[in-house]
Amino acid sequence: MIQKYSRQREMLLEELRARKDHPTADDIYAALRSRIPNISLGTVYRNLSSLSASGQITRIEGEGPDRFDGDVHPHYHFACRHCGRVLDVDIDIDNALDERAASSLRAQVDGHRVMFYGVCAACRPSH
Amino acid sequence: MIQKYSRQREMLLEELRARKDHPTADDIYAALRSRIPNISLGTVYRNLSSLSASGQITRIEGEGPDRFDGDVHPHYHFACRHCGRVLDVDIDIDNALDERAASSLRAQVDGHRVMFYGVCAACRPSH
DNA sequence: GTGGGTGCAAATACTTTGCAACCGA
DNA sequence: TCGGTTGCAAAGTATTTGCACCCAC
Repeated sequence: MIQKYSRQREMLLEELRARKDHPTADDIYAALRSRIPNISLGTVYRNLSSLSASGQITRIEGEGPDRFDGDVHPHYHFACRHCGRVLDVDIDIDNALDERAASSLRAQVDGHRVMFYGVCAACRPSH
Repeated sequence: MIQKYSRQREMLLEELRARKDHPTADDIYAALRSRIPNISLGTVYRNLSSLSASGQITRIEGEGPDRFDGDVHPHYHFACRHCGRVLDVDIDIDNALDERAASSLRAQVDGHRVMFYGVCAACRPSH
């Protein structure tokens, strides 16, 4: 299946790459509507699925709706238990972990995801 | 809200602790029906939610329906991309990771989850 | 008796999909 | 023209919730 250009997919990618939060499909839909007023939520979901399947974006699964990340360089995430925000965690990823898991399981491990949990700086009462 | 005994919750816990796979709500519902024929799926979901909220079981979120783990000692999981099975990974957890994330984010980090991805031994063609 | 728990069904949340029209190569 | 893409709506999957009844304490 050869992929063809579409304005919707192009602007979705642009939108996702421009923002540093990790929007849900609905967030992206809302953002795109101002520029493509009649875009549909189905189109947003379809493109998010194909872009993440082809590795151009990352799907982040957790509680509530999935979130998406235009930054595909491997990195960890943090989810605030208070406000729900998902933030990037800029620490080195531990590649050796995959080998340890692989030998423990005798399975072929090709990657891992880490999600940290806690309360973000914005939600912690400053005093 | 003081919790009261219920046969449904008790048997759910027992079932979940007895198995080493990581069943979905529906899996548990199916398993319990043989012993409690008229138990409802709503009751299963309600109890899974309250038990995980109180830390007696763990909810594992990922692709597809949530899975549940009766083993609450912190450990990592592996999801097979081929058959969907979720397995425990018996390697030491990296507690220092939380500190690194916390100082990078200036947030309060109280834990993390790791999910490995790959193909499990059972799904890899033996040759 | 009182309040938490249950079964059932309806509702909600999120995501996918069928289809006819549309558009890029 | 051909086949991928879209908008729209309907369907599908996963989970929660309202309510009357039931049961543990």
